[in-house]
Amino acid sequence: MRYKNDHKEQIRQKILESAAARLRAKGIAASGVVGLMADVGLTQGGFYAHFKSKDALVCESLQAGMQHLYQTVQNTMDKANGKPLEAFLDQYLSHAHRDAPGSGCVASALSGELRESSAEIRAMFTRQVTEMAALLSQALPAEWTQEERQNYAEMIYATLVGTMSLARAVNDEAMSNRLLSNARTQILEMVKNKAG
Amino acid sequence: MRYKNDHKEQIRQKILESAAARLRAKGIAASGVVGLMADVGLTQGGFYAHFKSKDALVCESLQAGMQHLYQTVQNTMDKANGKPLEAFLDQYLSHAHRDAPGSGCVASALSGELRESSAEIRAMFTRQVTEMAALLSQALPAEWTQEERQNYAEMIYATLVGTMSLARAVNDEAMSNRLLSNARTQILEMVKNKAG
DNA sequence: TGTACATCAGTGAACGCGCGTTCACTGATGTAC
DNA sequence: TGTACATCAGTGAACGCGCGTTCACTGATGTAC
Repeated sequence: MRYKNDHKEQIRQKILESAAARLRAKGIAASGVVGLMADVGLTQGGFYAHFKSKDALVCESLQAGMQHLYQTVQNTMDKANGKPLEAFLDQYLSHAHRDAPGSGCVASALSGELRESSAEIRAMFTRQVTEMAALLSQALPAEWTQEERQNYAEMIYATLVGTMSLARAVNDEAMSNRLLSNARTQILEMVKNKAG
Repeated sequence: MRYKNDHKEQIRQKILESAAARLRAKGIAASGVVGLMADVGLTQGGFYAHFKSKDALVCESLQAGMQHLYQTVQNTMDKANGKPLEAFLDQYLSHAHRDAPGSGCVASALSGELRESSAEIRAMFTRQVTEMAALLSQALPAEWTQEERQNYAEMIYATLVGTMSLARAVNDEAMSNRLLSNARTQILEMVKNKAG
C-alpha cells in the first residue's frame, strides 16, 4: 500500500499520544513495544521505522504529555479570575486526575521509575519539574519575592506529587479522598497564613 | 549437608532483609528471584522452600522494612527533647535517606509501582501509610485536636513522600538539595503559623 | 565401632512466556514508458 | 490505455535474554542397628 505524504508523520504522532497515556497509566517497564503499537492498530516490527528505541519514545512521549498538561494548567489559571491557585489545586487534586493517571502529571505517575531511568530521561524530567514549578509560582501572591514564590511553588508541587501518589496507591477510597481534600485545604491555609 | 534447627529460619530472615533493601532500591519488577537469592549467596531454586511466591515475599519484606523504619523514627523522636517534629524532618529529609532508598521509606521508593500491585500488597501499604501518619501526628503540638493532628500528619507525610520522590528522580543535585531543605523550612513554618 | 539409611536445604536445568530489537519480505499505490 | 517497475509503511518470524516457577536430584549430616 502507498500512503499520503503526511501519513507516516500522523502515525508517529498517534504512537506518541497513545504511548504517553499507556506509559503513565501502566508504568514504563510494564508497557511493551507490542502493546504500544497494538494501541494504534499496528505490529511491533514497524516501531523502529518511527523511533530509534523504546527509550527514545519514552523520552519524547513523556515530554509531549507534559507539554499538553502545561497548556491545560495555563488555561485553567487564565480562566480563574483572581483565584489561580484554587483553580490549579482543584484540577490537580481532582478525583478525575487521580482516576486517570494516563492523562495526568508525569511526576505523580512515574517519579519512582524515573529515578532508575537513563540520564537523558532524568534530564527531561528535571526540566519538567522546573517548568511545572514556574507555572505554579504564577499562582502565588504577586507581593511575595520571586524567591519566596519559587520556594513555595516547588514545595507545593512536591506536596501535590506526594498526595497524588499516595491517593492512588492506597487501597481505601475514603482515605484517598481525605488526602486530596486535606491537601487542598492545608495548602491554601499555608499560603494565606504566610501572606497575612 | 544437614543444618542446625534454626538454620532455615535464619536464612528466611536474611532473604527478607536483603529483599527489603533491593526491592526499595531497584523497584519490584526490576528485582528478580535470581538476584534476590544471589544477594544471600543462594540460587533461585531454593526460593520456593521459603516463600509461596515472589508476591508473598514482596508483601512480607516491605512490611518488615517499614516496621524497622517505625522503630528508627520512634527512637529519633523519643530522643529529641521537645523537638520531635524537627528530629523527624531532619531524618526523613536527610541526604542519607535520599541516597539510600534501600533502607528508607517504602512510600517514597515504591508508591508508583504499588499503585499497580495486587490488592494484598496495596492493603499492606495502606496500613503502612496510616501507621506512619499516626507516628508523625505524635510530633505535632499537643494542644491541637486529634483531628487537626491527623489531617496535618497525613498532609506532611504526603509532602515528605513527594519531596523525596522528586529529590531522588531529579538529575540536578542543587535542585534536589533545595527541595529537601525548603520542605523542612516550610513545614516547620506552616506548623508554627497554624499554632500561633 | 562400623555400616546402611533417612533427612532435607539447596542446586541447576527446564517450562512457557514476554521483552527489545532486527530483518527479509509483502503488497497497494504512483510513476515511467 | 496498458504494462512493468519503484516505492516504502507495515508485517511477522526470529534473535538472545531474563522472568517466575517447577522438579528430579545432590550430598553432608544425624540416626538406627
